Amino acid sequence: MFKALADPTRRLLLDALFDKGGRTLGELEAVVTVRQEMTRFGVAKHLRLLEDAGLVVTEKKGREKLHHLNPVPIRLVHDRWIDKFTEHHVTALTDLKRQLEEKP
Amino acid sequence: MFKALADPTRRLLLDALFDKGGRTLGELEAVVTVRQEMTRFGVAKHLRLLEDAGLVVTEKKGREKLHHLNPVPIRLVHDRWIDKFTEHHVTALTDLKRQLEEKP
DNA sequence: ACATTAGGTGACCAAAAGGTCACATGTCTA
DNA sequence: TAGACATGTGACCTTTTGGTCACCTAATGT
Repeated sequence: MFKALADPTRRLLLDALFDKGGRTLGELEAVVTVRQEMTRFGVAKHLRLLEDAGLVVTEKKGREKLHHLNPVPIRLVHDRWIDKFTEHHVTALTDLKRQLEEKP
Repeated sequence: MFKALADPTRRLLLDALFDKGGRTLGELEAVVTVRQEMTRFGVAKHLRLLEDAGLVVTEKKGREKLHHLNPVPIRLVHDRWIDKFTEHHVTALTDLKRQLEEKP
């Protein structure tokens, strides 16, 4: 699961699924190959890893396979190293950072 | 930063620092080598990676170096793939899961 | 002062991961 | 039913990563 997050291509795939779920392998391949040089097989392999890690869930629809982002494992990572008390401070910090970046 | 999270030894180090911060390399070496076979150099290398990734911050105290966990990058990972709306649902799920596990 | 203790550096080797290809399976549609 | 389409599998190669070792620097305390 952590190893699944370690690769930039896989993070790009998660970003794409975060933006819009229910995508097929073909669509995701298109998303990836815009920025990187990679064959369909590479993308499929990455998706397989993400699915095994539980970060992506799939449903079969005829001959195509639809992919969705599963946020639960990510939340568990969060909870592993950020307790409720710390969360209060840290969200204040990151929210402040976001506000500053939005208004230049 | 994501690659830093991908190794089990490094996650063990983060767990140790989450439990109690301000530890020296020697202490952390002791923590690790209880469970795994590893030399001091291996631990030092992992700590170096964690520090470069911003997950661990250090302060020098005489001849020893104290290590602390930095939760900010982890929160940013969380915010990358969990929006405010989803967070509400997902925290409900994980909190429920935690309650069920606490009371067997 | 000097042995001891805490930590750092660069080279090196074995193991694992990323990527591609030839080939295979199942599904839709004309 | 034939052919195009969407995806899956296993072997193979290259690059990256985890780990150790020999050696080095700097602070401590008696």
